[in-house]
Amino acid sequence: MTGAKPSPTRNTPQRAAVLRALGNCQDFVSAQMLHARLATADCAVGLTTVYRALHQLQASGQVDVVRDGTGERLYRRRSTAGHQHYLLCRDCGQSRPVDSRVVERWAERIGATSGFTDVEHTVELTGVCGRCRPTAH
Amino acid sequence: MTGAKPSPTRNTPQRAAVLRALGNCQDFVSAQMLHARLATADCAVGLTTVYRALHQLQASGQVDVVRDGTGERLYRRRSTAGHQHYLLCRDCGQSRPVDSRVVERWAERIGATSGFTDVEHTVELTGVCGRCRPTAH
DNA sequence: GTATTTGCAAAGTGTTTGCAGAATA
DNA sequence: TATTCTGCAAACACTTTGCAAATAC
Repeated sequence: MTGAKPSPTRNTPQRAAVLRALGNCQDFVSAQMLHARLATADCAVGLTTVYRALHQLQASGQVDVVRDGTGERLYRRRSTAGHQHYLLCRDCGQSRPVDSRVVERWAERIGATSGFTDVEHTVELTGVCGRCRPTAH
Repeated sequence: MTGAKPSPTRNTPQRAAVLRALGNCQDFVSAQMLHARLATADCAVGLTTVYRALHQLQASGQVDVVRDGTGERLYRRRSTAGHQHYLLCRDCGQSRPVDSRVVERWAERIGATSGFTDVEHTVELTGVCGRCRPTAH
């Protein structure tokens, strides 16, 4: 890792807008949603730029990325350091972080005993939150 | 579930071919791979039909479905009953089932205490298997 | 004989890339 | 000024759908 490119990363209004819009979102949003939201705001940003900005943020660990049911990527600015998992509402998209230490330890143990190296894990929990649950039935 | 459509599901050579090809695969395969494999075999099946057959198999619980890093769906005939998770080699695609009871219980507890209903979980473990690990470095 | 299934082609989705012009440092 | 960034349009990969012909029951 000695020759790692420093990633110049210039400051541009578009990138700032993406970060700001991301910060305004309580929950996970897709690149498309973010792009649409920025389009209505004063500072429109191209879809391509949104994707590129999100890639950089992902690479630098500033956003968490999950996949919804269709495989679409959803992004959220990371609040706490380290690994975090979420429970997503399938209906409204609301997310809440969950205590995943059990899973972390489990994944570590699998990595240690499986003969595999560089074991990574993805955990996605989805459900229907109280607000979205139909009262009847 | 009283009014569930019986799903006529006629017996066709194409569907049988998909199932057979799926059975021949030790590991997860994508619909595209399956289609390509069938194309080289004597009994070619249209890509559309492969997708539809896989959907039916998924609906009837005969295959497990995971997503690879790019969001592509991978299918594998289910051997054991119930829920099963796998550790996939990022390099060669080899899979091995892992003991996920810990995670199952964890997901259940989350479901019970979160206020969410119908909580489902997806767990994907990826790593590099012993055969694919470069010996040097 | 009738309803299902097939498979081609085309549409649809989310994402990535090529490239000329604009903007940053 | 030199390099990076932007953003449109087109390319891409995977998946789904429309519809006429073939097929299973």
